[in-house]
Amino acid sequence: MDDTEDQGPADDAILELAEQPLGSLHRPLSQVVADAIRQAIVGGQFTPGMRLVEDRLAAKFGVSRNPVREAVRALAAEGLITVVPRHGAVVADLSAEEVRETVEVRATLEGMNARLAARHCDQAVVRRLHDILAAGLAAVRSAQVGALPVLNAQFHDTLGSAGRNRVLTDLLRTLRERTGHFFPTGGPDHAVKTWNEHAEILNAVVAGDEELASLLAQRHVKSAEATAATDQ
Amino acid sequence: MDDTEDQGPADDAILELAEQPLGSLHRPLSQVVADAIRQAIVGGQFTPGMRLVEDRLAAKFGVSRNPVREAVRALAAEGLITVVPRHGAVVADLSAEEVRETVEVRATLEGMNARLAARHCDQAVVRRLHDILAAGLAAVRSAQVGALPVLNAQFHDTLGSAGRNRVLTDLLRTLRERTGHFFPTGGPDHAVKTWNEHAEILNAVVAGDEELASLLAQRHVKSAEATAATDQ
DNA sequence: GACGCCCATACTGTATACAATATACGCTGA
DNA sequence: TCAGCGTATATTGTATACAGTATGGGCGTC
Repeated sequence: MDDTEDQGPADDAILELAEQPLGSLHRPLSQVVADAIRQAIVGGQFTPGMRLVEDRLAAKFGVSRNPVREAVRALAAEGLITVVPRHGAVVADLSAEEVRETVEVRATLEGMNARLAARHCDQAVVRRLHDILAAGLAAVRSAQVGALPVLNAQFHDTLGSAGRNRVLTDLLRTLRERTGHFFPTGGPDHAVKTWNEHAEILNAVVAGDEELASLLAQRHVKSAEATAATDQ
Repeated sequence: MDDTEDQGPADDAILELAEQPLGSLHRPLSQVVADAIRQAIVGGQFTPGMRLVEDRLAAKFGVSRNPVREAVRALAAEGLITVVPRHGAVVADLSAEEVRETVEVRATLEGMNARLAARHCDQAVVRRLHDILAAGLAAVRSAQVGALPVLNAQFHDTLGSAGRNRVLTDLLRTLRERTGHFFPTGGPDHAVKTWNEHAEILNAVVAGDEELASLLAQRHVKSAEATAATDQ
């Protein structure tokens, strides 16, 4: 009976190790490099328009050009980098119009996702969302602005998973990354607004109110854009 | 006066040649290969689950593995191919659930696009849509099923450009490709339904009725899925 | 001094070579 | 006969080398 499920503690540890396949943790260099570049872009170290020369990146990361090339191409597919044939790659520098279009699509999809989240309302996820929300509101009150970007990302990621549509989740993640580093992190008043909106969205989701959740999520995206635009 | 604009016919021809930059037409091998593989997949020559071995593709296209690798990775980013590290690439073989999720997203975005098209209603584009629609309806009546897939793609592409949101247009194109080859091209009755729906959508767009256009476009996507599902 | 040409340089595109890893087959021993 | 092991083979991952193409600066000419 417990032959398959529950064995001795020692065996358990071994099994646990085996069930987390080590192989899947060994990511190819191209992915490691891609993550590093992605972090550098969203973290603001690589600024829009900056050239990405394969040789230099390869030297910087201590790898050959090939993994770097693959990483650059992958990030280009995500929209974080622009590659011009025979000229090279630069960190994507979107025009105001392109940012607007991206935000427009993102707003629609965030709305859709909130609607799905309200429909498939899951207790465990809701609990996690409440925790993140509480942490966010606490950080806002104590003016711990440093923790806010991480909490914000966590809230949106978790809400994304609540919609139970992986295609949508993936799309939203890349769309968020594409425009994220164009908006400077707003001031404290902006943070208050953001987290109040988060609270309202979560309320609507918990209440199972699809229409309201969708509407609030859409507005949330658009208001963030408007705030950032006026801030600049 | 006519030094810059209108010169003799011979010079005109030269200018015309120069203004269509030849350089931008010279696509890298990786893109050419990617197009070839894409065509093979959507055309049904490469079937879902089929392995894509770099060496063989390289030999088949008469290039080295490098461009093939890039092409495969690019198509993986589009969702047409699945790459498992150290195992290789296969033509994407989506589960019923994944197809459903993709179609769900696509329906929402097609709805959004139709809404935008109704808003930005452009005479020239509307004329082209009418032309394509007429050709489609004619093909349906004369049972020229061979021409329908092309006309269908044209209709959706043109409608996509009518929305004037390139981010959305690009997303929709890849989403269409992702699921397209999973649905067998339906019978004549299905074609009649499809093109009647096209007509209704176009009517709503021309009338500037955003709500109706959006609703009809969403239903169009979902009904196509349902038909294909029952056909199978 | 300004224009155009040519060459040096830098970088990307493509090919080839080698290393690391997965898969399949056959072999041995019970 | 079959399980387990080990090797052979196939394939991907990474590195290096060379070719093709853009870019900028120096030089000569007018």
